[in-house]
Amino acid sequence: MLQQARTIPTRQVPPTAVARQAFDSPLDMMGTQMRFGRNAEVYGEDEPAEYLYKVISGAVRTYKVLADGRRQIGAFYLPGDIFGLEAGDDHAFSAEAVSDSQVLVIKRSAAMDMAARDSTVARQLRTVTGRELQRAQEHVLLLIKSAQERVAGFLVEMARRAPGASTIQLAMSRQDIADYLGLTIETISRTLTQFEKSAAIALPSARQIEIRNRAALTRLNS
Amino acid sequence: MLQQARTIPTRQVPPTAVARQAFDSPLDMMGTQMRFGRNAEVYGEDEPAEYLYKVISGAVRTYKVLADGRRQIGAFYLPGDIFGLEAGDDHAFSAEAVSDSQVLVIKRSAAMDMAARDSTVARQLRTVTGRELQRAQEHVLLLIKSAQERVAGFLVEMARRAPGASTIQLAMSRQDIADYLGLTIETISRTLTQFEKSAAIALPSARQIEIRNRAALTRLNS
DNA sequence: CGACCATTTGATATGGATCAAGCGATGTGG
DNA sequence: CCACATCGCTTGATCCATATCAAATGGTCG
Repeated sequence: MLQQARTIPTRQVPPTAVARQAFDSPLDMMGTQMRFGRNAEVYGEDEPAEYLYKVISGAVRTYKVLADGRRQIGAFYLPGDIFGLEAGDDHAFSAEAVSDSQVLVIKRSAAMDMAARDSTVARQLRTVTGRELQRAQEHVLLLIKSAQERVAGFLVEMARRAPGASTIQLAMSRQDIADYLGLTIETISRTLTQFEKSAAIALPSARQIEIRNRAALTRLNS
Repeated sequence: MLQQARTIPTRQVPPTAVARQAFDSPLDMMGTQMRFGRNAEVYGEDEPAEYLYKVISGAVRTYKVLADGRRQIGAFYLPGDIFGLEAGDDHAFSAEAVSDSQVLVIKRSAAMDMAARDSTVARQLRTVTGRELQRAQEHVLLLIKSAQERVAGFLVEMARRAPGASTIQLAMSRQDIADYLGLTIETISRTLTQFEKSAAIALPSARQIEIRNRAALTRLNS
């Protein structure tokens, strides 16, 4: 499952129509918008964490590849999410665009400077790290569960994070989901068809999932 | 009485000095020392996170119990470790003493106030949260691996965190380890005997594990 | 239309769970 | 000081959920 050759990210001067709703913090004013093609690398593991990133459109995954080639996805970031803020000086994971994405790139040092002066920004950065921690802890809880529970949990999480619509638009492949949940694509696929047969979801197409019985999914997600 | 078994005269220090070495931060001056008996609750999930805690002696586990009774241990905290610092206002996990433990209890609001005035303390608190995040991320990576790899990873982690000695003194039971690694006690036990047979470790007693071939364990921990 | 890739579906294998029993250390009451 | 209960751990036999191997199907783009 080799990644396709990395495309060179094209730096763009802030274009005309920017997703205005994404600019909701003083931090955002310091960012430069960049475009990353599908599977393009945003940063690599062990690179110095010089920037933070905010997804404007598209989706980004962070991941690690273990010695034997297994890939573990740490998280998916959707529009509005901030990522790349690390505990140490270097990135612990690599980051790639799941699909074509617009990303706001903010210099870390500048963000830190601003945080030192503006306690609102400082609080925001703490909140981001805190959410990241919560996310990782919930991920741990997911990974000890059965395949059904993991997939149900994933769907519920995606439904919660996606804009209101009852049909989830998945940016990521079955392989991405499998690598996030510690399962195989076959198990993901089988579990989804099973949910479909039990009428908990509908699958108009592979990347569209309609939640028909959220209670059933939440119950599974014990 | 646990530690009484092994006596290394040159390394022995009076109890007062042992306690003192844990007081290495301005934060510690604000703490009150408390004793928790084996299995005593330090705090419960969903309680307001009014305090932070620092282990002086003994060991503490944080955990969640899922709806169906499964217990997931989030982390073990050993002497010197700080825990109970949460992202939100409430504790996400419960905390219990694994064995009789001395714990320094520090008022959260006081710690925050001090952080606002002393940037060293602020940095220290950020570092603690950051380490917590790293730990959770590593925990995720552990949970997708095979039983052998998880157990090996656990042993290597414990060896790293424990004071120099080549023999690890485990404060926790097989059930604790199982609930940390998402395995059963039987699998923990079988895997340890397997490691013993392959001469990677020695098991003088159930709670003492001597690492005989760290390279072999690290290799497993791919 | 044809090639390619992602996804689904089917058949079989296997690692770890479960069920069950034995064992050794520790503590307790007689 | 011994007999016995208890508890944590180990070991054995069997089962089952998910992985693995394999092939068919479907969707997308030249």
